[in-house]
Amino acid sequence: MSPRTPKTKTPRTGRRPGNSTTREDIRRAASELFARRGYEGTTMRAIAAKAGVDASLVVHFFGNKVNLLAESIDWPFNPEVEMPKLLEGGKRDIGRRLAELAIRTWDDTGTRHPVFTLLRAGMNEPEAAEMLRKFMTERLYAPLMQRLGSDQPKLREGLAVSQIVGVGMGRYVLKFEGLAEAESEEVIDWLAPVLQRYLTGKLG
Amino acid sequence: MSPRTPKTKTPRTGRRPGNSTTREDIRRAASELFARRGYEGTTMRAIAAKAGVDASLVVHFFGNKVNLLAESIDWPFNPEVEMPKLLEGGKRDIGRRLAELAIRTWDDTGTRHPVFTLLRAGMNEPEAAEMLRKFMTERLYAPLMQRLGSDQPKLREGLAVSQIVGVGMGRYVLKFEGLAEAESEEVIDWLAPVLQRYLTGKLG
DNA sequence: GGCTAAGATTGTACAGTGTTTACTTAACGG
DNA sequence: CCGTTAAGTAAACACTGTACAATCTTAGCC
Repeated sequence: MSPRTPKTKTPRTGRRPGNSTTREDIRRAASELFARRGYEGTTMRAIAAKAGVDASLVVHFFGNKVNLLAESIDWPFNPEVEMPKLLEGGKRDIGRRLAELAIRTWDDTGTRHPVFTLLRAGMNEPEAAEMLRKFMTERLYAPLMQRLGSDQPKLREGLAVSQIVGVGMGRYVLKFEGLAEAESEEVIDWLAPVLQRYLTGKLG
Repeated sequence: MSPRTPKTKTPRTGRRPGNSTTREDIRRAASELFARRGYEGTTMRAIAAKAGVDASLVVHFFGNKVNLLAESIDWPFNPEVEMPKLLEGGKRDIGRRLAELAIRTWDDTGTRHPVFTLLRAGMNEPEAAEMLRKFMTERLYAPLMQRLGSDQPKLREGLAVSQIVGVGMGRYVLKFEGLAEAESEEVIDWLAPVLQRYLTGKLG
């Protein structure tokens, strides 16, 4: 019975035997916490604790917090699957179908949370804003706009996305009474013609 | 020559002689810093330093950081002056004049910054979101909607403000290419009919 | 005048935060 | 078997917002 066992299994420090899945464990822990508590509300130490490791290890693997966010976001829908569906019914009702997709995305917490996490973070960390912008423009709207073939596609895209982001903010962050309490269908009815105009309509 | 002068002027601690303008000094320092560096980017200690006082004094006067924000925001325009002007030309062009006011507000850093500060803070601090909502709905849009006399005023108001907030985000936070690089006039031309529809138009 | 309550001001300390550095241990390629 | 690299921890750093106590001034009252 030595005072401290001189050579025992699982020493508190140093590398662990066997293949390590730790990096992925951390990513998953971060993904959950970011979605549930937001960017500022999630601490590195909380992520580390949830993954059962030391906080420094998180830095060791991911460099810093924004980067971890970047690597741990899982997008709430697959653009390659969702966007073609928008165009199935032709251009005429594209506004309505986009409005439906947008409101459905905002109204479901499972899909709302990750997007809001990025939106929140993006207000303070330009990298996060850049990530969101890239995902939205390159993966979501670029193919859509290309198929629509309207003039000034970038401006039209920007206007449409702005309206969608704005509604999310108004309904769930600022909580404007009329918007927060309205039925989804009603909001969709109002958004549809506006988005249609932005995407395919003429000015004036 | 005593080791420390036993009773000298301006002792390091305790109340200062004369009337104190410190509270206002702190408020002004906070106002500037919040506008320039945003909510998270501004520390209590920085505010205290700029006002030339100890950090605890800030707490003593304002309780906590969000409260200081609340008391130090100076709104970039006077609603009682600005809103009546919107209605001078009658309902027919209200959309365009609102679009002009909105874009003018976003494009000028002096007026953009304070609003953005609240928007930023509001994403994490519900009190800040509440403040912004209250100012916008009660002081800005309620009188406007009342004069317009449309049905569903709250919903219409929410939709209009959403679009305006969304454009601000798209142009200055997310920086969508088409929106960030477009001329003000062009954006106004697109927004005008949409806002007009939200405020006075019929559904469908 | 003196006394006392309230207000103004600082210093110190606490429990956090993200991140850095130093150290230990295991795996891998020669 | 040796050197390098990767995985892992512990401790510390430079911050943050805020609570608390001590000190000093002013104002009001007797």
